[in-house]
Parts: sequence; C-alpha cells; structure tokens
Amino acid sequence: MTSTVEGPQVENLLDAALTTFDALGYSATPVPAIAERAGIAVGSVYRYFPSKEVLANALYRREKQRLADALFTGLDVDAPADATFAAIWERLADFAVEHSEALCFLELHHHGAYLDTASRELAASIDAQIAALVRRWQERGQIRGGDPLLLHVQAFGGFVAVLRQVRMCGTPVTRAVPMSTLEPAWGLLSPT
Amino acid sequence: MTSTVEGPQVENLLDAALTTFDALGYSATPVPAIAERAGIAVGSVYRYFPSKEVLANALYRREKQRLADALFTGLDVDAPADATFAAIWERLADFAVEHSEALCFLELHHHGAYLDTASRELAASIDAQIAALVRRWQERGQIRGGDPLLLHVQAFGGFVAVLRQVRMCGTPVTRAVPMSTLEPAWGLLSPT
Amino acid sequence: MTSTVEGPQVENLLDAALTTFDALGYSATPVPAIAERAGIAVGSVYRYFPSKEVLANALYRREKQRLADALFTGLDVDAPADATFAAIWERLADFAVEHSEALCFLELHHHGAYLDTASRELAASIDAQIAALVRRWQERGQIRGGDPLLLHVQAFGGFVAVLRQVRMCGTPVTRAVPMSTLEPAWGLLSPT
Amino acid sequence: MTSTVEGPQVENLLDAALTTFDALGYSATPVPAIAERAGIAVGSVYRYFPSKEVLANALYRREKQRLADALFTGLDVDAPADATFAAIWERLADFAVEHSEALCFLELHHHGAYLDTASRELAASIDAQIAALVRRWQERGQIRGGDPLLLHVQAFGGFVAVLRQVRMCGTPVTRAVPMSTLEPAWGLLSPT
DNA sequence: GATGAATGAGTTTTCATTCAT
DNA sequence: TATGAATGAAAACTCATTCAT
Repeated sequence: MTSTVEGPQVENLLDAALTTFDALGYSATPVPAIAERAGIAVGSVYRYFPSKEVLANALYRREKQRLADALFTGLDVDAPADATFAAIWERLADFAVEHSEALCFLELHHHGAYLDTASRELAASIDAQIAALVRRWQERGQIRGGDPLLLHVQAFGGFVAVLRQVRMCGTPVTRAVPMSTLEPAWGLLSPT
Repeated sequence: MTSTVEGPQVENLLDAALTTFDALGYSATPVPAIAERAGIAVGSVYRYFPSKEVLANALYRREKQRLADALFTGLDVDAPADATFAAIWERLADFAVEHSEALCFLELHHHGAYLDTASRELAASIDAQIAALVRRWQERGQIRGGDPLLLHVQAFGGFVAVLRQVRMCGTPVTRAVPMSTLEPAWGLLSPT
Repeated sequence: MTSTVEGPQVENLLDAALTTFDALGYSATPVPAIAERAGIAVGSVYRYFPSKEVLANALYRREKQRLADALFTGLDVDAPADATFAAIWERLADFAVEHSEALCFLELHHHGAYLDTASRELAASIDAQIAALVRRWQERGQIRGGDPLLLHVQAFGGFVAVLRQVRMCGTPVTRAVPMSTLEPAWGLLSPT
Repeated sequence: MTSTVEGPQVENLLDAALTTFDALGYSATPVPAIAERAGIAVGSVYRYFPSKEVLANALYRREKQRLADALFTGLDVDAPADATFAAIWERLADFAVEHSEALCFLELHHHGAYLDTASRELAASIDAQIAALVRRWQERGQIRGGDPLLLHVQAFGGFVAVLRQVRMCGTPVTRAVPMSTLEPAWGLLSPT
C-alpha cells in the first residue's frame, strides 16, 4: 500500500496541479503556479507533499485510479464483448467530458521520468487488469487475437489522441466527440 | 517557406536534440545535454540556433517533414484504400524501426507550447493532406464515414501509443511490433 | 504614475546598485555584485525587480527625483536670479557631498540605452521645470539669453564634470570643492 | 612612447570601434559588432589588437591626441586670453561637428575602469598642458582664479554636456549649436 | 498550521578569444 | 594574412525548497 495524503486541501491542491501540469507539462510547471491556482501559499504545498515529484506521483495515481474506477466499477464483465466494450467506451466518453485534463495528463506522463515505482506499479496493475479482460474476450473468440495489452494500448491511445486533437482546437469537449470514436475502436478490436 | 538552417553540423545537432528531447522532454532537457551528445560546446549550439525554442521547432519540422516524405512519396493514391493503407502502414512500420524517437517526439510535442506558427502550419498542412486522402477513401465508400481528420488521428494515435508502450519496456523495436497494429488499424477504418 | 517598488529592502538594494553601477557602469555590473553588496542572495534581487534593466530604471528615477527634490523643494523662485541660483548651487553642493555617486550615475546614464519611457519622461519633465526657471530669469533680464535648457545643461554638466574629476583622484568630496564652481557657473549664466 | 599599431586597416578598425562604443558603451559592445562595422572578420581584429581592452585604449589615445592636436596645433598662446579662448572654442566647435562621437566617447570613458596607465598618463599630460595655459591666463589676470585644472574641466564638461544633449535629441550637430556655448563658457572663465 | 520572503543551484544565453583552414 | 566556426567562462535569470514569523 502506498501511503497517500488525504483531505480536502489536498484534493484542491491536486486539482490545481492537474490543471497546471496539463497546460504546461511537468517540467515547465513551477510549484508557485500550482500554489497560486490552489489559492494557497507556496510553502503550504510542502506541508502536503515533500517535493514536486512526489506531488506529481500522487496526482498520477489519483487520476489513474479514478479512471480505472470510472471505467470498471460495477462493470458486467460476463456480458458479450461488444456490449461490455460499448459500456466501457461510454464511461470513457463521460470521463473525457468531465476530466479531459486527467486523461491527457495520464497519457502524456505515462512514461515520465519522474514516475516512481509505486506509480509504475499501479499503472502496470491496472493495465494488466484491462489486458486480462481483453484476453477473456479473445478466449471467447469475440475479438481479434494479438497481444492483449498492445490491443488495449492501441485502442486507448487512439481515443486519447482524438481527445487531445479536439482540445488543441479549443473546441469544448462534448460527449459526441469521444463517442464518435466508439465504432472505429470496436472495429479495431472486432474479429475479422 | 520557412528559413531553415542546414549543413552536416546542423543535422548532427538536430539528431542529438532529438535523442535528448525524446529521453527527457523539451523542458527537462538542458541545452548542455544536447551539446554534449552532439559532441560540441554549448556555445556552438547558439551558432546554429538562436535559442532552444527555435532549435526544437527546427527539429519538429524536420521530423514532421521526414515522416510525411517517408509515408507519402511516390504513394499510389489511386489504388484501393486497403492496398494504399497497407502500403502507408508498412512505411510507417519501417519508419518506426528506423526513427522511433522521431515518432514519439512528434506525438508528444504535437501540442507543445513552444511550437511556433511555422511548425503548427506545417503540421496542419500535412494533417490536411492526410485527411484529404481519408476523405477520398470515404467518397469511394472504401472506409467508414466520420470526420476524416479525427479518423486519421485515432488510427495514428493508436500506432504511436503502441510504439511508446514497447519502447517503455526496453524491448528493441522490430518490424513485427508495429506491423501487428496494421490489421487492427484497418479494422478501425474499414466500413461496417 | 509609474509603479514603484518600495520597502526598506528595496532601498537597500537600490543603494547597493547605485554604488556598483557608479563604480563599474551599468553593463559591466553583474547582478551578483549588486546582491553581494546588498547582503542578499542573487535570486532575491529578482523578487524586487524582474530584470537588471528594470532595477536600473527604478534607481535612475529614484535618484533623479531625489535630486530634484533636494534642489527645488521650498525654493524661493521669486527671489532675484543670483540669490536663487546661489541657493540652488549650495543645495547642489550639499547633495554632491552626500550623494556624489548619485550625481555621477545620473549624468553618465542620462543617455543610457536601457532607460525606459518612464525614466526618460521623468528626466524630461524635471529638465523642463529647470528650463522654465531659467527662462523666467531670462525674461526678467537677470541672466544671459539663449536656449534655457542648453544653458542649464551647460552649467550642470560643468558641475558634474568637476565632481567626477575630483572623485577620480580619490580625494574625498568636501563641500569646498563643489562650492568652488559656484562663481564660474554664475559667470556662465550672468548677463554680459 | 607607447607602442602604437598603425596602417589604414587599423584606422578603419578604430573608426568602427569609435562608432560602436559611442552607441553602446564599452562593456555593451561585442567585438563582433566592431568587426562587422569595420567590414572585417572577428579574428582579424585580434591581428591588430590583442584584446578588446587594448583596442579601446588605442582608440582612447588616438581620439585624445586628435582632439589635443585639433585644439592646440599652431595656437597663439601669447595672444590675450579672450582671443585665444575664442580660437580654442571655435576649433572645439569644428571638432564637435566633425567628431561628435569622439568627444562623447572621450568624456564618457574618461574614468573607464579599462583605461591603462598609458592612456591615463596621456590624458593627464594633455590636461596638464591645458591647465598650464589656464594658469598663464590667471597669472596675467585675464581670467578668474581658482584651480586651473578644475576650471578647464568645468568649462569643457559643460561643452560636452550640451553636445550630448543635442545628440540625444537626434538633432544633427551643426556648428551653431556648439558655438552657442562660447559666450557662457567665457563668462565662466572671465574675471569678475 | 499557514505564509511568502529568501536562498542558491541550475538553466539559458552571450561573447571575448582562439585556431584550423 | 584573413577568416569565421568553435570554445567555455561568465552573465542574466528561474525556481524547487526552506524557514522565520
């Protein structure tokens, strides 16, 4: 279990960090900018996290976990692949509308040099869960074959790429945009 | 036409910058690290580029153009969509084997705050060409409908995501890996 | 009104900057030298001023205003020219004893390329006030004719040149030295 | 005798240095800027002068000597003070029209930290000659008393201050402007 | 507990000077 | 002899982190 700081002030701080990291990137984000957005003093940031790096890791894990929860909590994994996949993708679309910053942050910083072991392990564990689900679908013959992890990565990577593209244009992210990727994504997975 | 610095020393410098930006990201890369990798003195970097930002933009444009050339030079755009698409994807796979750093750099920095107008315009122009090709396929009824640019972004984003995933594991990038994304990608595009 | 940074630490910093600029000149003065003399860290300089240039401008305005205040506050401008002029020159001599660095800094940097609009405007405004006084004396027939601004510049320039000469020799600046310029300066102005 | 580099290329180089130092100041002037203005390569500068400092000193001495020559060559020092002084001032005015950059350079860099012994000695020697002339006038009772060197400095400082003021405005320096300082300057010197 | 001024190591950039061609 | 690319020390400036209040 990774020790996790909690409390409303912390959430506020992580929210501010997310927005700022999303806008500027990890390295280009000054801690004072996070503090300012959070409405607290710079020094207070260090009351909650011992360093910028630890803060970023806590944020990464919060968002990664949030995303996993949003996608998989109460999901019927025994339903046919197409139904389950559609359900996941709708949840993903909702998440994208609510938390587009989080999705882009996770994707861009997935390979960040600052990620610590705990963050990498959480990411690996969640990815493994997804890969397991993909493998079940493959074993049932409901989707195409191939490395389950890479299939998931390809599908998800396409989704986030579209999200980033739309956000780049300044267009507000409505549900329709991410949902437009559902059918192509299913085409990516569905058996030949 | 954007003015471009040239010469072998410049290529060497851009190569070094590519590797370093790819490893650390733009903001986290100190100019001395680029110089060291290029085997020149820090001051010499500034003989070729007036700032780190301009250097990064020159690199972005070089790689973007290289990729476009690799994918589209001499491509038979009148062939059926599946054949042309397979041809593109094979070129993409070759490019990924040779220049995986370039692909990841382009994807990660596609929305970088430091990109200047010339870089953004080049990117937009190349993306527009690709979108035009996608639209032709749509008009011929050879692939599914939907926003051509977003379809391209989704397919391409999935490819790069897989590439990044593989590179993250430390696995050397063989041709087989990127080629494994061909069929899913075609599934993403092919009509229902 | 030009925004002005204030506070005792700022005064300390400006004092240190004055001494250092006076000794080395603006361009040859490294910011660390100012910080060291002020007894603070380099980074702290930038808490108060965003750049060396802004710092130098703030200093220029502080000294220009100080000088103007020292010379003209409560001055009886209705007295005969010779009396008023003598009063000014005595104040100038006192100022030279107390703030010889400031006088030399102002003179040497009067045409500095780094001076911003606000500084130039302040200088122009103060010079215009002085020129107006000179003109009054001319209209009363108490001094010679000619461009009032240039007359003032000639008289004042002579004063500062003497001050610089004396300082260059390492002689401490006593009141006698600047006062020795009073009669020649009045000769410069007095009617033929 | 100070060793002096000579030749047309050297003159050209010193001319370029003068213009650039006058515009930017010694410290803020890059050697490449001088070379560019001289129309030669940077490396060639070092063929004539071993360092920027030596170059600046050579320039200082050339201009100081030129000025002295212009003012005093063939001057009738036995004529009455007023006549001799007027002659000097006319020569000074001519010099100002032809070489305003040189006058300002000399004045501004008169106390420059980079001046070497030879330059300081030349300056001292020339100033001493002038002071001697002033003393002769005083002994003849043709001008006011006081320290002859400081009297000269005051008169000359006023002249250059006017010149700088006019140049700052961008006005071209016509002969009328410096000549307007003659009468005030004589007033400064003339006996009470 | 919160604050934000202070710190100084680290970053980008400049430029006097050298030297291979 | 002239060149101008290369060098690297030093300058301006940033920012993660600390700590007195």
